Amino acid sequence: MTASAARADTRPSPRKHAGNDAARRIDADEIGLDALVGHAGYAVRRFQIWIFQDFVRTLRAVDIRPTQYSVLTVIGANPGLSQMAVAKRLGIERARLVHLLDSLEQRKLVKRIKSKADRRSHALHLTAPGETALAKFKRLAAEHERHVEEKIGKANRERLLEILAGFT
Amino acid sequence: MTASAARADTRPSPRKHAGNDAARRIDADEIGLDALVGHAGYAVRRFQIWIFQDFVRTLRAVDIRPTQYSVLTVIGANPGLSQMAVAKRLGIERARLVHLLDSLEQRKLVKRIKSKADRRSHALHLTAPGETALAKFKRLAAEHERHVEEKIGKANRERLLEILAGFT
DNA sequence: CGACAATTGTTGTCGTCAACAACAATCTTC
DNA sequence: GAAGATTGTTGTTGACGACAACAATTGTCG
Repeated sequence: MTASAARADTRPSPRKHAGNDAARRIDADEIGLDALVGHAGYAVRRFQIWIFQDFVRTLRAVDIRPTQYSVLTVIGANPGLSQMAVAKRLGIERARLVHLLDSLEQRKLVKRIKSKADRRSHALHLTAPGETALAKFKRLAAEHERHVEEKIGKANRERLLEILAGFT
Repeated sequence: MTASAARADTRPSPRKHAGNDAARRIDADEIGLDALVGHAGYAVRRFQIWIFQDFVRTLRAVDIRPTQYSVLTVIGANPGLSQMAVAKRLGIERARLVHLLDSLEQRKLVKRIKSKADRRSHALHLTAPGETALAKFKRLAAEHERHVEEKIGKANRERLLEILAGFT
C-alpha cells in the first residue's frame, strides 16, 4: 500500500470537517473530542490545571505554591513530625521534600530540629513568623476556594469533596 | 518574642500528638490534615495522580500516556487539524505538541501533511496502523475507566463528569 | 554483645510537563 | 509592498514524580 497523500475517502466518517482537508479555518470550540468526553481522567486533569493556576495566581503575592502550602499546613497542624511522616502523609517523595523544606527554611517559615529520640530524623516546626504567615496563606487559600465555588457552584464543590474524600 | 527552641506551650492546641515532640512513632494515617481537608484542589490533585498512574499502568503494554492518548483521539475524530488547533483544543503548549507529534510520527501512528492552503501549517492525520492502534488504545482506556468506577463508584463517576463537564 | 538489615535524610539523575522566549517561514492587513 | 500576526520549531527554566545510591543511625536477631 502506498502512503500517498490523497486517501481521505475510506475513512469511517469522522463527523466533522466536510471534504477538503485544512481548507477552512477551524475554531477551537468546534473540534470534537470524541472518546475523550466520558473519560474522567481528562476532565479531572483540565480541572486540576485550572485549580492549580488559580491557586498560584491567588497566592502569588506571598509566593506560595500548592505543594508548599500543603507542607506548611500539615506541619502547622502536627508540629514535631519527621520528614518521612510528612512525605508519606502528603504523598510526596522524601527526596522532593528535602528541597521544599530547604526553601521554606531559608524563608524562615520552618525549622528542622534534630530529634533526640531518633538522631537520624528532624522534628519539623513552624517558626513564629511561619505561624503568622501561614494564617495569611490560609486566608488567601480560602479566597481561592471561593473562586472554585464560583466556577463550579457551591453544591457541586461540596459533592466533589465528598466523592474524593477517600483520596485525602 | 525570642524564637527559642522550647516554645511549645502558647500554641492553639494542634489537636494530635500529645506532649513530647517526636518522642513516639507516628503512623501516617493519624496525622491531621487540618485546613487541607476542605480544599478541593488537594483532593483533586491526589485523585488526578491516582488516575494518571492507573491509566499509565493499564496502557503500559502499548506504551501510551494520557497526553498521547488525548492527541490521538482528537486527531482521529478531526483529521486534518493543524497543530495549533489541536494544541488549543487540548490546552497543550504548541511547543510541547511538537515533541509529542515527533514521537507519534516516529511510531508511524500519525503523519504531518503539509497543508496547501496554508504552507506554514501541517494537517494532522492518523496513519492506517494508527487507526487500528487507536481502536486498541480505546479498549484499554475503557478498561481504565472501569477501574475508576471501581474506585469511586459508578454513580459518583458520572456525577464527577457532570460537575466537570465545563472543563472539557 | 556484634553483625546485618532497615530507616532517615540527603544528593543526584532521568523523564514528564507547563510556561516562556526567540526564530524562520509564511500569511494577513493596510 | 511593508508591517504585523500566525505557525511550527528549538531551547531554557522550574515544578514535580520516580529511582538509585549513599552516610549516619537505629532496630533486630543470632
